[in-house]
Amino acid sequence: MIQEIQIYNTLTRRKEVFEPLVPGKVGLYVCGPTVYGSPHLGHARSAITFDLLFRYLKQIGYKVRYVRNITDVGHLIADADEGEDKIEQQAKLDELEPMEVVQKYTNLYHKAMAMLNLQAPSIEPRASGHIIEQIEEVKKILNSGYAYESNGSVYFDVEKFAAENDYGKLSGRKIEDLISNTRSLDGQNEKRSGLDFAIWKKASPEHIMRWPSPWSDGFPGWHMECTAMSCKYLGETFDIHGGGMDLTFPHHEAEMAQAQAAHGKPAVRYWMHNNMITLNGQKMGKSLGNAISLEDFFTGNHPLLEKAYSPMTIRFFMLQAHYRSTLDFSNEALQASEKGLERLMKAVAKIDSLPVSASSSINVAELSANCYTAMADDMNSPIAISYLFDGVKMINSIADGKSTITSAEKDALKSLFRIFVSDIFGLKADDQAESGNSEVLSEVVELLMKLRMEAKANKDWATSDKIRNELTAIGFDIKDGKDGVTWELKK
RNA sequence: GGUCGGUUGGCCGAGUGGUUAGGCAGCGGUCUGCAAAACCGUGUACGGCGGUUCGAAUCCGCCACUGACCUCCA
Repeated sequence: MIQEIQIYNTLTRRKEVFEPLVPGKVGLYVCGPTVYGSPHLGHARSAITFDLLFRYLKQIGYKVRYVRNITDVGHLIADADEGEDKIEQQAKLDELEPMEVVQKYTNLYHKAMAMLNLQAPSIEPRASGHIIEQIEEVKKILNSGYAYESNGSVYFDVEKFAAENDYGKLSGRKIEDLISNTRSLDGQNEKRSGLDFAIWKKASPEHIMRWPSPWSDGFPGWHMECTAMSCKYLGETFDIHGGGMDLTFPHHEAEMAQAQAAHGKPAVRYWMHNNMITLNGQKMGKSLGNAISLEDFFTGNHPLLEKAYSPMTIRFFMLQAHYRSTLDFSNEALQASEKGLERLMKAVAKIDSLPVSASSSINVAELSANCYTAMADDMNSPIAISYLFDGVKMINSIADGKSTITSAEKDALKSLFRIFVSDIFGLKADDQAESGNSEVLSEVVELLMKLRMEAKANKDWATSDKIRNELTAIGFDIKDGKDGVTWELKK
């Protein structure tokens, strides 16, 4: 059942055949959000990319443990060692307890991810819930000699580590370049080098979120949480680590170094990074102030949005681009995806009612093989989708009586679309316009339809068109088909 | 400044040596009282200059433009 797949490994900068540490099982760790703001399109890109991976790996037969963390402490603003904690800063702005901020934005994140039809990770650990584990990792790194204590804080000794290990390999950086780059802005005397990063930070008196440790009352450094939690739930060595490309340096580079220093061996076998969402060619990011929240997309309530876009439209939009390409947001592109998705889903809904024949003029096995091959090539979802649209043409052609399909082939086609559209791509029919009084509404519309049919029967086009036009203006879609009139309420 | 990417038809977006990616829009058609919707059909694009090759969007060189990272960011 398990087929050979290739994934692009950032560490080696090429596609590699994926071979799990333990046959049939995959350990997957992905950097989740820092919960200090509303989830935006960028969060969705990362989450959808690795949801796709999660679903796909399971589909081809792997048992997957998917760990995605929530960063709720230790993530600092501005300078990694002098700045204020993001959570605490937002807490002051919102006049909330830090944990209220964490809860508020965690809830928003979960809600948005659920709307995007993401499957929940197997484990979703919080950094604040793993302080002890992080302290233990800090101890190990101190023991191995790659860290030093300074005024209650503990710093990772990058230059010492780099002298004996590969530092900068993941992000393609040379230690000499990094040194020459950081020397100029060296103003901290706690650190031996501007390159060093905190793995435990002593809390200043006004700092609220603090925990006791052998070195000081304080909090763990940002990079520490992923090392500690991935190790706890996936082991010292695990298969895949994912995240946004912007985390490659310094976050993932630091993680690599920490794990190596603490455990004496690399933790991650395959590094996967999704590319960024851009807006007018520029990265969309909270710190850049150009991020559009997912809620804005769902409601259409944003100056840059011409209309609301459903979660499935967003999802499909992203799946139509390869995860390692930048994807430029625009209303035009989104609306194109919206229509394409509609066509796809309508075809899917038609499969059941297709007439069967004694012979097939289409080849479902070939279509299926093409879809699987596309996905096996570093999750090339856009290619797989293009094949699905070949399938859409087949379905429509059969429905039109221009092609034929056997009963067995029809079952295969149905199964193929279920697997790819629902199970792997996670696409589902958008929830119908939720009208609480739909029953009464529908009776009223049916009445109008009846009146219109009578007018049509009398060739009273003026009346029939008036009813249609008025209903259209309200937002109804009236379609005169061969077998009668159908209508739906457009959102 | 350093490192690594990108530049594909009206828009989005795959594709790495020779055959139609795909979606949306446009155009033509079927259907319709007329429309709409739906469906069918339809486009030969690959930043510039040079080179390699029988043949390049695809390989090499130079140039231009643009992006990401180098500070927090999915």
